[in-house]
Amino acid sequence: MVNISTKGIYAVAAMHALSHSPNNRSMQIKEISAMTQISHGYLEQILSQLKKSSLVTSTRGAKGGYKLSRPANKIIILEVVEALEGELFSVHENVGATVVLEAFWADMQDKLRNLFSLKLSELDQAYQPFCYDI
Amino acid sequence: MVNISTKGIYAVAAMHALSHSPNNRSMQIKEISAMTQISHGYLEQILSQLKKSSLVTSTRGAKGGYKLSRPANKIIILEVVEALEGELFSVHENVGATVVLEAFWADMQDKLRNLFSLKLSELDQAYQPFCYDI
DNA sequence: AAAAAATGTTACAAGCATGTCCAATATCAT
DNA sequence: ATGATATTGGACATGCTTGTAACATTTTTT
Repeated sequence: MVNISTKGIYAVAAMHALSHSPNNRSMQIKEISAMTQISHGYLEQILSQLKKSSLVTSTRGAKGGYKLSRPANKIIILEVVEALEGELFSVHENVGATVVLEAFWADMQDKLRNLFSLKLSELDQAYQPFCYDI
Repeated sequence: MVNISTKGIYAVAAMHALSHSPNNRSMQIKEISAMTQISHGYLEQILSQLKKSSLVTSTRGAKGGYKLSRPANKIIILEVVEALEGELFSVHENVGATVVLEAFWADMQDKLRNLFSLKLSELDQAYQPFCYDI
C-alpha cells in the first residue's frame, strides 16, 4: 500500500530546511518550525525518527540542534519518506490473488520508488522557479 | 498525501474480476469473493462505493449481482482507486511552505496520476506472464 | 403467497495515525 | 555550581481506517 501522509511530507520539508543551513551548521527545532510551519511538538517526533534512521545527527543542550548526517546529494527523498512511514509501497500476500495483479502492483512499486529516488539536493535545482538574469 | 490501502487494492481486484465475466454477465459477491479472497462483508462495502461512483451497476434479489457499467477499456485504475480513497494525491496548504516544495509535490502528483492512468483492460495485456507457444 | 437468494445499509470493535504535551536528560554560559 | 536551553522519550487524546456482522430491502423461484 502506498503511504505518504503529512508526516512524510513534513519530514521532507524539515530535511529541505536543514539542507539550507549554511555550512551545515546545526539548526534548532525552533528555527525549523518557523521555516516550515510545522508545530514544535510534532517536529520533535519527526526529527527523532529521522535520527533513528541516521539521516540527521543531533547535539543536545543549549546551542544544540540537528543537522544532516550526509551531504544533501547523498540523500534521496525515498529514504526520508520511508524513515517516517516504513516501506513506501508493499504488496502483501493475497491482495493480488492473481498473477496479473501481483505483477501489476510489483511494477507500480518499482515505478513509484523510481519516482521518489530524487536527491535532496536536486529539489532546488529541479523545482526552483525560473528567474530572469539582469 | 498519497493514499492507497488495501481498500483500493481490493477494489482493483474486484473490478479486474468483473472485467473477466464472460459477456459482462452479472457476478455475485460470492463469486468475486471466491476469486479474490476478499471477505464477503468487506466486498459489500467496496462494491457499494464502486456503485456510488458509477463504475459498476447492480441488480438486487436472487440471481442479482454486479457488472461493469462501462467496457474495461473505458475505465482507468486511477478512477477505481479514487472511488474508494478519494483524491489519490492532494497537497494541502502549508505543507510545502516553500515554493520549491510546492512545485515538487505538485509534480509528483502529476506523475503519480499518470502512473495510475492505465486502463483496466490493459492489465492483462501488460502483465500477463509470458507463455511459450507449442 | 411464502421462502430463498441477493444486494443495501448501518453499527461497531480493534487498531493505527496524527498531533500535543510534559518530564527527563544533556549541554552551554556565566 | 547553577540556571538556561535543547534534545529525548514516552504518555495520551482524538479521530480515521479496516474489517466484521447483523439487519433491512428487493427480486426470483416454487
